[in-house]
Formats: sequence, C-alpha cells, structure tokens
Amino acid sequence: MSTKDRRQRERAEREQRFLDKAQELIQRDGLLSLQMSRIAEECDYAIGTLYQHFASKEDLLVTLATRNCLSRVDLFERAARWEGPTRERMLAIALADLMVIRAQPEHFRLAQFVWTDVIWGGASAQARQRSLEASAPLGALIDGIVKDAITAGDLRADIGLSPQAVTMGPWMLSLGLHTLTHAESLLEAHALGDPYRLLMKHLHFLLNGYGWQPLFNPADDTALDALNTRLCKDIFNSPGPQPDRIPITPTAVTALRSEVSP
Amino acid sequence: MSTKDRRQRERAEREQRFLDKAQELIQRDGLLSLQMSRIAEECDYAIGTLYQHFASKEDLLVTLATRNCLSRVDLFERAARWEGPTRERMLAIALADLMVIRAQPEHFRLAQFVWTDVIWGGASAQARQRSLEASAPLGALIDGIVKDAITAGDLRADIGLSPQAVTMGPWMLSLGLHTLTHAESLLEAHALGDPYRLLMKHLHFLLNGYGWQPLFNPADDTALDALNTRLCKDIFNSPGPQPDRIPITPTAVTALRSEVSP
DNA sequence: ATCGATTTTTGAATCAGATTCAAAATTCGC
DNA sequence: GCGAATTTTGAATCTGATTCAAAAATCGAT
Repeated sequence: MSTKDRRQRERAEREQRFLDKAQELIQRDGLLSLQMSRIAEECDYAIGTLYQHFASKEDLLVTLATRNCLSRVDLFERAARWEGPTRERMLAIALADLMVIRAQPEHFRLAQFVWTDVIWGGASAQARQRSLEASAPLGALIDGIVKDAITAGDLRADIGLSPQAVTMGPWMLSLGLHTLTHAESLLEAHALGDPYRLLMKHLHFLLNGYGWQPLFNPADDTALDALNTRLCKDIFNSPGPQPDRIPITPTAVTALRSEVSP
Repeated sequence: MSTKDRRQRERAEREQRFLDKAQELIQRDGLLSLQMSRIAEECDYAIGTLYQHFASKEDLLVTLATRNCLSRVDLFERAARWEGPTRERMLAIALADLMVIRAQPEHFRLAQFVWTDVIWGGASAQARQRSLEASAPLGALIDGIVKDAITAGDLRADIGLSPQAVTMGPWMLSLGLHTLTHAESLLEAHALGDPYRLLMKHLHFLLNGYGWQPLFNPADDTALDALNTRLCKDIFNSPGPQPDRIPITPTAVTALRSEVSP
C-alpha cells in the first residue's frame, strides 16, 4: 500500500502548494484580483488539476481561511496553557489575536470575506464543515480558561452566563474591532489612537464587568502597556503587537472626526 | 429652471426604483445571484441606463447599504433623544439595532459584504465617501449619549476613554455578535440560547465595567427581559426584538457544543 | 517488457455575467 | 419645425470561472 500512500501524500503536498500560491497572490495583488487560472499557471499545473482539489473558487478560499485558522492554534494554545492568573491568560488570547492580525492583516480580510453569505453559501458542505471543525478547538481552549477561572474563584459561577457564553464576549469585542478597523480605516486609525490599545481597554472593562479577579484599571495607560509587554514577553517571548504611542487627546479626536462629517 | 428640477427629481426617483428592485431581488434570490441585467430588466430599462446611475455593481451595493443605514437614523435618533436615564438610552440604541436586524437580516448581510475589501475596494471613491458620511451621524448620536452620561454624572470622565472611544465598545460588541451569528449559525443559534439576549447581557457587563450608573445585574433574566420590554414599549412603542425564551442551561450547551466538535 | 484498463492531467471550449459604446431615440432651445 | 445636445438602448465585448473530451501517465497482469 505504500504506493497509494505516496500518491496520497503527493496530492496533499500539491494542495498545500496551491494554497501557498493563492496566499502569495493575495498578498501581492489583493483578494480582489485573485484568479484561479493564475494560481494553476504559477504552480505549473493546468486549471483542471486545480479543480481536482477545489470544487470552486469559494471552496479554495474557505479552505485557505481554514488553514490560516489552524495555523494559529499553537499560539492560542500557548496562551491558554500558560501557567498564570486566569485573567491574564484570557488577555493573552486577545494579544495573540492582535499579534496575528498585525502580522497578517490579509488573513483577517480573507476570513471576513469568507464568512460572507456570498462565499460561505457558495462553498461546498465539506469545506464549510471542515472550517467549523477548525474553529471549535479554539473555542474550547478559551472555554477552558473561563472554567479554570470559575474553579480558581477568579470568576463567580453565578453571573448568569455559561462558560461558553462568557467566551463569546471577548470574541465579539475582538471581531467587532477588527471589522471596524479594517473597514473604515478612517474613523479607526485616525480618530482613536491605536485601535489595539482601545481593544485591550474595552476588554479590561468587560472583564471588570464580569468581576473577573483581579480587577484592573484601564485608565492607567502605563500599567496597561506594562501588562501587555510583560505578557507578550513571558508567554510568547515576543515584543507583542507593538501598539502605537499616539496619545488620545479629546481635542484631536474632535478635530479629526469633524473632518469626516462636516 | 423647473424643467431641470423635474429631470433631477425623476432621475433620483429612478435611482430609488433601481435600489428598491435590487433590494427585492436580494430578498428573493439572495445576494449571491443578484445580476445587474436583471435589475435593469425588471425595471424596464436597458442595462446602460442602470450604469448611468452606478458605475459598477460594487457601487450599487455600497449605495444600497448606505441607504439602508440612513433609513435607520430616525429609529436611532428616537433612542438617543429619548428622555430617560443615559444608560437606558444606550441600551435603547442596542435594542434598535437588534430590532432592525431581526426585521431585515438581509440588510446586515449586505453591509457585511460591502465592508469587505473586495467590494469596498471595488467601489468608487464617491460611493465610499457617501457611505462614511451616512454612518457619521449615527456615531455622533451615540457619542452624545456618552457625553450626556458624563455630564449627568452617570459615567466618570476619567475612565481613560474619550466619549468616542466609549461609543466604540457597544458598537464592537454588536457588530461582533451579528457577524458570529450570521456566519456560523451553528455555534450561535443552537449552543447559546437567544443570541440577542446574550448581547444585552454582555452589554450590561461592559457598561457595568465602565461604571455607568445605575449598575444592573445581568444574571437576573427576569429583570433583563422586563427592562428590554419596557424600553421597547416606551421608546419605540414596539414589542421589541422578541427574544426567544430558550432557557440557557449549561447541560444543554455542553451537549450541543459536543455535536460541533466531537 | 508489453498491453489493455484505469486514473490523472490537460487546456481549449463553454458559460456566466459585468461592462462598454456606437447607433437610435428623445429632449431642448430657438 | 429643426439641428444640437442629451439620454437610452442593447448587441457586442471582455473577464474570468468552470467543464469535459482527448491525451498522457500509471497500474497490474502476463
């Protein structure tokens, strides 16, 4: 059976090469101008061969997004399994997310596009299924942190939300922020200082709202930066998402905003 | 000059008819299968005429999304200008949002698609500009609530966020929730009870985190429902987004989730 | 090593649908 | 009523995804 195995392996390798090339082309020319024919061509295969792997362009995109998602699992795992206060582990998840998106904004744009009715609905059931399966472990990791927090007494069990429901909060916050940031770069990038610091602040407010111990005062910018830096260093051995140092002055905000809606 | 005026008006009317038809077709056959030719045809105009109004399909979609956004302004205005506690006015904004999305999920899907790199980037600068201008007033309304809250002493001024930055929090939360809900209907609809109640709870936690007075305990489902119902009745004279009454039992959640990631 | 069967690859042909643009029709000012 | 200017039309064009019959490669048995 080794021949068949080899066949299998080679096929899988080729699929990865197709995906790599798709990623590369997206990076280079943007999602907008990604062409199936170009992917095949640049891999020195006929279009038909590409279609042997992916039933449609939508399928290819969903598969690529799924792969991106899977590639993040280890980073998230590192955050979730870190030995530290539960609240800091939750923050670390958000930081991991930020680092990934900073490093590869294309990944987010792709995911955003793929979740869209048009693409999601156009993809095959298998591709969708695999995509959902890929995100489940991430959810489970975060649920685990919430459960640990309850066990450790950092979070009360009776706040009226299941662990899974608590998990959704930070997730919504991140997703919403990224969507706003990538969509109207205007409001975001200019008017509010570093969007990523903004996310961390809101996340702290939300965690404080849950009563997740120990509480933290997000008004203290210096402490916030110090905390982020420490976590990134200790957990990921990385300088972190390198937040900009644009100070948030109400005056500047007003001035910039009025440019948008005169 | 009345002739020219009439021309202008007729042209505007025709544009609205095109948009109405586009909306209708999306509603009927889905965004995926929207065709420019069909829009023109069903309005009894030639394709070329349609292209006199919209430089591209992307432009048409962005314009339609913008119109949808504008159509919500009055509802939001009602929430923002309501005479009531600032915290409740903020909640009312979220409720308005929920009601709109419940009533017209297509609107959200369209907006989601339009924010996408592919569509947004493909639209003309004017269409984008108009779209941004349309959302600015909504933002300003909400900012106003935050400012009133600070003035009224419901919200401390020194929490480390400008009013605009505070506004972003609930916005991110809503946007994130809707994205998750509409994307992976699985996790959401099944595993966590009514997603909209989930949003309201998280929103309360977030507002509590800000220290926005008077604090509210989201664990009390009955009080939560009563509050939502009262606000919808008093402000919108409507039964509200009619949250499902699926009880959130941890057991049910676990069971359902394990179906997703076995 | 050879041959017919089976599987895989190929890429020209097909198809879908957005967009263009020269001709036809309409409207305008006089 | 007439020529100029504007608007409408829709067949033709163009882009790019998808198909599928023919060609090539692989396989298994002899």
